Amino acid sequence: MKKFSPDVIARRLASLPQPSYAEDLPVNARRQEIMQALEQHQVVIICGETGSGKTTQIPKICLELKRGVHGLIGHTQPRRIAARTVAARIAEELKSPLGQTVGYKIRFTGKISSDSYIKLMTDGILLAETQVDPLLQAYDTLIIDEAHERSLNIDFLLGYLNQLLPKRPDLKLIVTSATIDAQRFARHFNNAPVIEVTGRLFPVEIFYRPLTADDEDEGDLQRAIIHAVDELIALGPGDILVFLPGEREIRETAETLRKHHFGRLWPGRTGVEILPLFARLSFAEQERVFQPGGARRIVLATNVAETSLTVPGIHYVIDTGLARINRYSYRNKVEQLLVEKISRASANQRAGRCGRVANGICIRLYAEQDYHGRPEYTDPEILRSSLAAVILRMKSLKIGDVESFPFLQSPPPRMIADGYQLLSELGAVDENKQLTAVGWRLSKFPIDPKIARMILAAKQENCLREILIIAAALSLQDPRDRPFEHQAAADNAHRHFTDERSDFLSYLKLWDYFDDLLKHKKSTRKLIAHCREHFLSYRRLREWREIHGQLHALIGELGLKPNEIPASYDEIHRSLLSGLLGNIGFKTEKEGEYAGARGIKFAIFPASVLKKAKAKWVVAAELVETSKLYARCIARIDPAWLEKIAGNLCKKYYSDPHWQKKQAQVMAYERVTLYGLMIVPKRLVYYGSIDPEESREIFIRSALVAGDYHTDAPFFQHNQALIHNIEELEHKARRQDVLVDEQQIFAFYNAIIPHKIINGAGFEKWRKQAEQHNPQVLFLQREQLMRHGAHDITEVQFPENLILPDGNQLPLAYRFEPGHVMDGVTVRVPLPLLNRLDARQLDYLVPGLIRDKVTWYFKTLPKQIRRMLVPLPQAVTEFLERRANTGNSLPLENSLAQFILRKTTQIVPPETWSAADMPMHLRMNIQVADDAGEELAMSRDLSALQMQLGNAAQQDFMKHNREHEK
DNA sequence: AGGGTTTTTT
Repeated sequence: MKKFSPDVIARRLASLPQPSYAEDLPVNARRQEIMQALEQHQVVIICGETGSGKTTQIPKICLELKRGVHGLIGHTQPRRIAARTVAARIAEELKSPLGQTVGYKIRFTGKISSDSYIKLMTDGILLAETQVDPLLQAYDTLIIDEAHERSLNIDFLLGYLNQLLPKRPDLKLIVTSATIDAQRFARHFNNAPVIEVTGRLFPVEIFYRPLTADDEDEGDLQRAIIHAVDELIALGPGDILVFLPGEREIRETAETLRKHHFGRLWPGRTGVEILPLFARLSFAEQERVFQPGGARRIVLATNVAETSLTVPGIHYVIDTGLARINRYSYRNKVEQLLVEKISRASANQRAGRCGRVANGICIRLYAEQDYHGRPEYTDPEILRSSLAAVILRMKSLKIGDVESFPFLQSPPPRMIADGYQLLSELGAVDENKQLTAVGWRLSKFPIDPKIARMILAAKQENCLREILIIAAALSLQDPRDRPFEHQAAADNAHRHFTDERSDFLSYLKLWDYFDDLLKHKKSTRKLIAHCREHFLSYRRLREWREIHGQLHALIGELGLKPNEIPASYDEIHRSLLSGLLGNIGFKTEKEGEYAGARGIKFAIFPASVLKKAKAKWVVAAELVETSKLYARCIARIDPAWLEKIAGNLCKKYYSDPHWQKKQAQVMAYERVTLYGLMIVPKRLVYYGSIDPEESREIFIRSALVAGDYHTDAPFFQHNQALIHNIEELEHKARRQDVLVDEQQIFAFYNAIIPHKIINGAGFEKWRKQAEQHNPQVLFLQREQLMRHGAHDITEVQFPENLILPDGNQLPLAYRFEPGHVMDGVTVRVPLPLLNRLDARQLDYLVPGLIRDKVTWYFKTLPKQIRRMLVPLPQAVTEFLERRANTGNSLPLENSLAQFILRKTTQIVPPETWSAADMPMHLRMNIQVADDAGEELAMSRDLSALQMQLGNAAQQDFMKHNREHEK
């Protein structure tokens, strides 16, 4: 921004307006003092109650000091309407058409010329101008009005100006404030002088009428209001303003009052008019408050009437002492809108509302003690807000750290940290808290960064047209009206715009509807009437289009164009999610409850189309805690979208890493969560890239050590055969200490195979190279695998085959696994040969096991016989030797009985030994197989098998013979 | 089965 050139300054000086003053305004009594202070100080604080005339007179005083020549006198107001009306008033007092000497600028509109000296604007506009004019060179004087309201904009501006003033010694600053919190502002600006201006308020008498302490419920409040109204009506005529926390209380009170009989107390009048007043009310309904009729009026208002709107002609105030206050909970990342006790400053402001026309009376529905126990001031907005937007703006203005920024009151570090966290989740700042490319672009948008983020995402998803409409809608109050006398009718009218999947899409339908209305409109009057009939706010619809137009222009500057092909549901909602990831929810078991980010639980707002839909996954435009934590403006989403959109915000957990032979890779199950919500429960993934070290170990253990691997590599066949061979020995010997443990085999491979090998493919590649140098590099040696020699395990002791008397050989299998059906020795016999088996031969098992078997027989003898055989091992040897020498065609038990009789003269009764008591592995297991090698039956009882399968065996045997004959 | 204040922005 360029300063004025010398000739322009000269011209401005020459035509400087000469203000005149209405001397009855209190502020003008202090004119000289103010002028003197302004000449001597860079900053002056002026405080005075409403009615002092400071807002309109101070700019004129500045003109008299020849301010406004080198730059404009910038004068800010918290609200747009105020900026415009104040501009009009000052213009009138200076006898200049609006836009000439005095101009104004608010969002979307303004009226100002190069000849203007005074510029009224909202504080938001001045703040926005810092982006293009960081030194605010356009101004030589600034008036920050209503600073006591302590909005986010005001606090930010005052911090910014604190930094700016040393760089602009020529700039004068006036801060005005209503209440006596002036000292805080003075301290903030290096002990600037404070000039107090008396207000022109009439005295207000305060009565305290606390609710009865034993029963502080809703009904009690209603009763108290009625009593207060009765009390005031009895005092004399005059309108009453009742401050209530919200719309619901207003409605209840309105009903209570309508049912109440005022007539007796107040005869001869036309009655009582009850007027609700809150910001969401339609324009027409609000208008009623400003057009007094004949009846006595009771206005039931929220906080709008405390600062934003001045209800005329109020003589009495009833103050419930309550308000809904917006607070951001950084812990849950949601806004709270809970009913709180108002501060003393707020209570005084409310009381002051009845001292504007005459002496007033204010009844407080709480105790005086309660009043004195309350905090002096309402917490400024900056201590109650999410700081993401503030931080983003500060970063884009490059004005240093948030932590050291000269705020009037600095937000606590955890709130600042939370702001950074949200920005980081939006991708606006990096790990060094510096703005990213995305952050820079977000800062260009005059909307919430979350909403701006959707617009950036919409470019990728090709749905800018739709998202611009939705983003604009989310940046203002819902254009749909729902007056409480006509709720059902309004809902009915709005049903026309619903989409059963998503509340966001209603905005698109409503947009098209209004667009159509505009195209076919006959007159604005008719259009407004049509909107009212259909429960739509014409003003908000227009505002919507204005914001949309602004966003549209902005994306044009960024070189983006809206899509011409309509976007899909998925594209639109994926874009929305980019800004709203923290607002996702998953339906819980509990009726109507959703689990949200970071363990929060929320309910769907009743007006949503998804209220009853039981959608599994949803996203909400906002989460606000009122009577419950409610999600408003909801859509169904597909959780499969989330992972890609959330990127690094997702947390991944792995379980059960395992070898997969077919792919020759280690795989694991992946679980993905976002803010603690499980978005992918169980997914099979390649584990090699996730934990290469563990994967390598699993590969070696499973594929190479355990042999679960498919390869024709000679080393593998060799090593497997070797291990198998030694395992066989263990089965035969019925002991497990022959093969070295797996850890040693693992250690062997681990030492040879390079670190980077983590799967089959990598291994084979390496192996082929390694084997060129040494073909046997991976060969295990027998000695490496055996813990001891196992010399007693010979072919004679544990033969591979059972040789039948006719020369047939039947394979034997050994197993050491007590309890297993095949524990011990198993002979495998083809069905045709089953009848050839002789129990007497099977009794003797194999040489390596017969000693154990005979020992068992001896040990289970009755005591008096057993005693005579001691020492048993010697007796066993003797029996086995004798049998080997003589041969024996008797069954084993008979042979034993004979041996015992001879040796001890004792007769062993036939029932002494029961096969059922014998350890299984001491009886030969017989497995019968059919032609195809499939098992037909298995048992240790030969006679039972032969009984069961004997006939079949016989036939099979005959058939075989016949076939041989052919 | 059930409802929320207010304001502002290149």
